[in-house]
Amino acid sequence: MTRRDPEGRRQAIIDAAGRVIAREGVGGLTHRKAAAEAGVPLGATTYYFTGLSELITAAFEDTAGASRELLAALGEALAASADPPAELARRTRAYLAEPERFRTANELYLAAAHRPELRPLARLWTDGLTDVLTPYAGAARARTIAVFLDGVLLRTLITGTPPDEPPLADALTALMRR
Amino acid sequence: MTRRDPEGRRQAIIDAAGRVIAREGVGGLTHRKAAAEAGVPLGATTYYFTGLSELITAAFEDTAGASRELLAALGEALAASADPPAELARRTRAYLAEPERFRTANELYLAAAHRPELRPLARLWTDGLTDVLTPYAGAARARTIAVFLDGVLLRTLITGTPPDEPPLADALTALMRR
DNA sequence: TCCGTACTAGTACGAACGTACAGGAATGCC
DNA sequence: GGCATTCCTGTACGTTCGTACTAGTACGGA
Repeated sequence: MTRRDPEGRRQAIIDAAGRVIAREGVGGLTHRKAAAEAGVPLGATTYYFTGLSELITAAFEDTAGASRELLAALGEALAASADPPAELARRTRAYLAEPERFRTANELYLAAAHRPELRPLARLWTDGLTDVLTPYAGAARARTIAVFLDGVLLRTLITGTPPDEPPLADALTALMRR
Repeated sequence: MTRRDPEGRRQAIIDAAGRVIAREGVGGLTHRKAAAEAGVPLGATTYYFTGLSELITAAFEDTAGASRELLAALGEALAASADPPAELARRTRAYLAEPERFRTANELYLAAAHRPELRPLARLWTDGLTDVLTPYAGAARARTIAVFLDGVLLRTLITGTPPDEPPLADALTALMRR
């Protein structure tokens, strides 16, 4: 690690930014905090990222990979399940019950409300989720369910408590029924 | 207005804070911006509000009154309507189509995700909406619909576009059916 | 081996911030 | 009229921030 490793350094800064965002929110991210968290001098963060919003965008892009995997796993699980709404409810709850693991992605998604430059990235999640749900509910209802899950996310962030599974399954069943 | 009017001055600062929040978000609110917007010296904002979070809380409390009126109007409209889900969809869309009018309340509601001290105030809206919906959907489904409407709000803030009414009415009808 | 390029690190600057405070002005009470 | 209280205002302090910049260091191709 003593060798020069620009790529690894850049990634280390992005990872550090993600941890800071998880801890203090997007608004709490600064060049200095990211640098301290990554264990690099302040100059390094401004060298690799022209402005702060570029670092935020990079952190968001970094979560997109994890989101894609999550959606792929969800798609497979739904296909294999005899009761897709219940399976979706189960996985949604599991997702939201691990705040520390997905907090970065959630914070960034929420931040898109204030930062138009993050909107295209937010759409990646939004549209991906809709696509996964379409086979089970049709395109229109799939969009609706994705909106509903946005609400579940927001409510979880506001109350600090993940949703109960039964009402979740009930709602998803109602929305998936054609 | 040349007379001394502490009460009015305090209220003027709160109103100014609301406008700043609507324009730049809760994170963009500072003592100085609120003072400039209200046309009072910086010292005035620190005289009436010990800390910044106290000013934010006051601004949020100020929107609670408007929210109560909105919920009361919604309750009456639903009671008088032959098609409550459609009526709810219509009013939800109308609400979200006026971003400048409700932006302050929405920003503050969203900010509760990061500021635990705002959570009790957020619950006022959440619980009030659930109560209004309970007669038409039962307690459990009313909670679910309130969560769904949170999602509609978040999605509107992220995309910058209010929802279409037909899919909204479709979703609400499905969720209200017992 | 040399040299241009890419990287590193520390520092500096101006701006904005929260907050405190000291002193002046108006008000209400006796 | 005198006085305590409340209200008002301007300024100052210390902190943190984004960003820029300079000088130095490792690397990789000629």
